Amino acid sequence: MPSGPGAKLTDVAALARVSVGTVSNVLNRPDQVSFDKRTRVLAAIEELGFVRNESARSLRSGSTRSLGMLVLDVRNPFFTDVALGAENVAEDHKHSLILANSAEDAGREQAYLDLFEQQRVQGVLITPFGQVLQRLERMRDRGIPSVLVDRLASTDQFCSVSVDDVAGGATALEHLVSVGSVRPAFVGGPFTLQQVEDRYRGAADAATRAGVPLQLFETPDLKFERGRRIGDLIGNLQPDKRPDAVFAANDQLALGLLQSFAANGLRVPEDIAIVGFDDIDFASQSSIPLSSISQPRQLIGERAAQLLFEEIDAEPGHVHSQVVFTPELVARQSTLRR
Amino acid sequence: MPSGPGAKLTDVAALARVSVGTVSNVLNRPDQVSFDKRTRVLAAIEELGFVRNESARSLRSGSTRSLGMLVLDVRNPFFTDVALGAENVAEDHKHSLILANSAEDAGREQAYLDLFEQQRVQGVLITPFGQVLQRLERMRDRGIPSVLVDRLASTDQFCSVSVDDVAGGATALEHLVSVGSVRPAFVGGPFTLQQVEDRYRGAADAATRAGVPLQLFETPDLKFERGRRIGDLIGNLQPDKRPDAVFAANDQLALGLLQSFAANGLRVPEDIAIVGFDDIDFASQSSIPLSSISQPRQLIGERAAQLLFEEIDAEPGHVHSQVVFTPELVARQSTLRR
DNA sequence: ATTCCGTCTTGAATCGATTCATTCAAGAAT
DNA sequence: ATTCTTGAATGAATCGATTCAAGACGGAAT
Repeated sequence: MPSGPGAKLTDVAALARVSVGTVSNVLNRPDQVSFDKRTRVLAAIEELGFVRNESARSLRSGSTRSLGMLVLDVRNPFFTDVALGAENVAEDHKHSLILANSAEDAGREQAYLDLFEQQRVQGVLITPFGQVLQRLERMRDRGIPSVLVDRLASTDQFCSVSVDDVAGGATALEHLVSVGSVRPAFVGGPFTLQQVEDRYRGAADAATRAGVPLQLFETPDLKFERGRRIGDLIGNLQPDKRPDAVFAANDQLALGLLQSFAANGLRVPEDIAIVGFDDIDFASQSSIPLSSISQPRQLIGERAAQLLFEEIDAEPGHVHSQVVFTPELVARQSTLRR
Repeated sequence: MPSGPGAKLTDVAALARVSVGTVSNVLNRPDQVSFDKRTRVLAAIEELGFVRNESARSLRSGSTRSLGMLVLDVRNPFFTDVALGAENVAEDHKHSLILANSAEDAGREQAYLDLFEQQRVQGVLITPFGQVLQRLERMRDRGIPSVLVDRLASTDQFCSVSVDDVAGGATALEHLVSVGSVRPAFVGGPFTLQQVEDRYRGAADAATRAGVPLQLFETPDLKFERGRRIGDLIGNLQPDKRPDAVFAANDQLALGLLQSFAANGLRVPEDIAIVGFDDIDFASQSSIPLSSISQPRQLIGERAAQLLFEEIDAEPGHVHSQVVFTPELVARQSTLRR
């Protein structure tokens, strides 16, 4: 029966007949301890079932081994993929990642930042929702830097990792035109979301360049159900007024459109082609696989975590950098007739 | 400019001209402090930008305010939903949830349990992967209890929250029979997974009761791609030897079947009906909405967290309880012709 | 024999908040 | 006038690991 709750460092030291300093060295700088003491200490640790108290460690040493990550929605596969990438990098640095969910709620966002400060995390990865930039600056001045994820830093105060949504929008529309669309439409909203705004602008510019009009169906959100409704609306238009292709601001919306068109007997892509954005797993797993604009999600997380560690170990004169990935088209059956 | 990095409790006390004890009381028992001192302290906290050091707090008080949660796969929506439920309960108890991902890797699982022990979390929610029960017992004896999630505790050593997969399997098969199937099949594997085993057994028993045979397509995993392959295989069978309905062990598999059938020109549900398991969001969002067996995911997380808190504040003589939810059928178009 | 040097080891001081036995103040009761 | 009572406030001791200046040891060099 391996001892009751809580053997501590001094107990280990006593059992191994060495000083506490030596035990600490075995834990943190094992190569500086002679072989026989090291084995004695390890045996004692084993026998007592000693587990070091992280609170005490970080109180004294003044540094934790953890990062905070705050995302808009853990249920969104995009964010879990980004988190996975970040976690891998954190693990390489022997740090752990505390994943929290602001759930698009400014109050929760603040509460979790409080928590991160109290825990003295080494740094924060965040997809900001509310007005938090000032606070993040203050935190950085106090020694907790952050990196903005999936959002271009508007100031040069932070590092950020994001995706070029304008280019993505352009790519999507050019693809639709290249498969023969002469009456494309954009479905998405609200335009207060920077991503939506950018994707639309990229598409609109590309449409102008290609000399085609771009019809706009603005939506109050980006959910599946909304896509279904807009799909019903489009399906009921006169065939000659109906768009021959749709660029949806994200895949949820696109899947909604797809379901609606299938239910209304519109053939995809013959009657109407669809391209989405994000390339979530289910885009390729739909009955009619969905063409989509793909973002390097894990890479985004990895890069963001790397930047964060660079700032944590900041050489004096660390320069904030803005990493922008260009998303790529993945063409599938929803735009390519077989 | 609100002070450099790190004002501490004594600084606050000095500025507010009170003792450290009083500041601590303002933080932890504000109602025991007179109005004017309380306001003075709060003002000082504000002015200095004081943030309490959680390491010091928990070192001295001997307890953290956090739970650890270890899931098999953060990318799986099932687990993020469960986590969400648990997080809500944790929040009610003013605890935070540290979400970690064993990614079905026994090494990572152990590493995260190490971490949780070091952090002195108050308790652990876990979907076990490797052989960890003994270790969990040891942890419990040392004061860190755990609750098993999505897995029935085989001993009475733990609380657990799970789903009755046998009943779910029976429900699925009965439904297929009720919509006219006389040649149903089960697709899934490996049978070393308890869930798969149980779902199959439930279905097989129900088939026997209904007096129909149950064909079996065993798979080495439960992924989408696997479903597509089995779908191709089934699609190539002679119509008279082909199953007229399929029960897939999970929705990923079912969606793969669906895509394959669509590509091969089989009509769902006319030629072949499909029912899945889990009722993930995308089940309802498929072009042909998928019938599925639904588990109360958030509720599972909530209940598990509640049980954990009960054990944490254990009255002497806490009895471990096994909560088993019965999953429900959600019938959609993949089994119901319109 | 003595000095020097590098390698190990030691243990008291320390990190910052909480605890709790003690002190204080002020009004009530005797 | 004195004693009690009650609620507030105090501050030294404490949690457990790390740090680091100082000491011990053993072998090489003089």
